[in-house]
Amino acid sequence: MPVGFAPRSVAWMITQKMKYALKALLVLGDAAAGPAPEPLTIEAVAKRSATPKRFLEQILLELRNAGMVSSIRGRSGGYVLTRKPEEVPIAALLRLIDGPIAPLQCLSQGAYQRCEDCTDEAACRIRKVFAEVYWSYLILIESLTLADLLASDDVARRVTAD
Amino acid sequence: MPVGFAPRSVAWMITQKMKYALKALLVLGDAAAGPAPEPLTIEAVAKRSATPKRFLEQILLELRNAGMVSSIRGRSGGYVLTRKPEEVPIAALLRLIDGPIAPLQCLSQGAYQRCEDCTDEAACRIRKVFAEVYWSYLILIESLTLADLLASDDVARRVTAD
DNA sequence: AGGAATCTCGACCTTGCCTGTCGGGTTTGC
DNA sequence: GCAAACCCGACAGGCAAGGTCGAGATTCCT
Repeated sequence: MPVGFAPRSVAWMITQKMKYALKALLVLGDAAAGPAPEPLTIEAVAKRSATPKRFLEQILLELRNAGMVSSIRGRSGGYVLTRKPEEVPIAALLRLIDGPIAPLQCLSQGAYQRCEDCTDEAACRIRKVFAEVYWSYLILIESLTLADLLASDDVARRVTAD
Repeated sequence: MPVGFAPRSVAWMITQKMKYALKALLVLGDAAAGPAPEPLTIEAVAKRSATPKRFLEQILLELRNAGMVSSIRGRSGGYVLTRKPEEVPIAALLRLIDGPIAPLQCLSQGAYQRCEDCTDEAACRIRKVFAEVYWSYLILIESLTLADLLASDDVARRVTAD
């Protein structure tokens, strides 16, 4: 079930962890949409999303700390979506799991950091060009929410994967 | 001069190597635009772009193997741009240095790979949603060339950085 | 009260990439 | 022939990605 080591073959690629997180949210989202909105156990989510259980455990914890899901402890515990899917932005998820989205540190809002060897940021041509592309891209991705994922009218409503 | 280890703080971020490559091409592009189109030595490029020399060596080698620059060996050797800047696509550079651009392997044209645990790709909601964002993004970045970088009418025409 | 099913938390491990460095070889100009 | 270039392969330190594990804390059920 574990994906082993599928070398990310580099930048721009979403991490495996992020894919697991998305799949987990899809499972929870589907469940919430059903008739019986009961909490799902980690085990159940792991099974339905083909995710290593112990790893998923960690991921759900992070999602909970970020307020995206809620947990119920004890005997008949489990996880539920806290917010409505439209209120779970994919961009926030990306930042949470995979870190800053910007192609350059010096373009990141939340994780800004001046580039060590850059003497004049305003005049940096690299920054300038990537900024334009980045802003356009950001608009696209900032508008995505879990609801878009869930809706995505698919033939078979599969969680399968990535 | 070396940037040490500036932890990429993760996916989506361009690598340091890519930044060096861009800076090197900027230096060569600027030189080519000047009056005396002489080849620049690795040393010269390293100095003007604040790049560790031995590392730059490797990078220029890769650029040469990809046909983006040409090298002249021997005593008064060096590097020159092989093509006109408009014919050096940034996307190709990204793929060369940083690997595939797609957010998921299963969306990559050149480096396609089925996701291990995906039973039905056509029905995968994750793939579907990211595909849309990706295609839009791809159009943006595929249209970028070195000429855009060079042009980027800057105040001071700095190569500084990233 | 006791046990079982859950979630919670922190530590640990392995693999491979990123960012360079180094030593030596080959070409060419003077 | 010497020196200034490029060429090429090996290697090393640090850290993130992708998991695994053991033990603790809660809650439900009987």
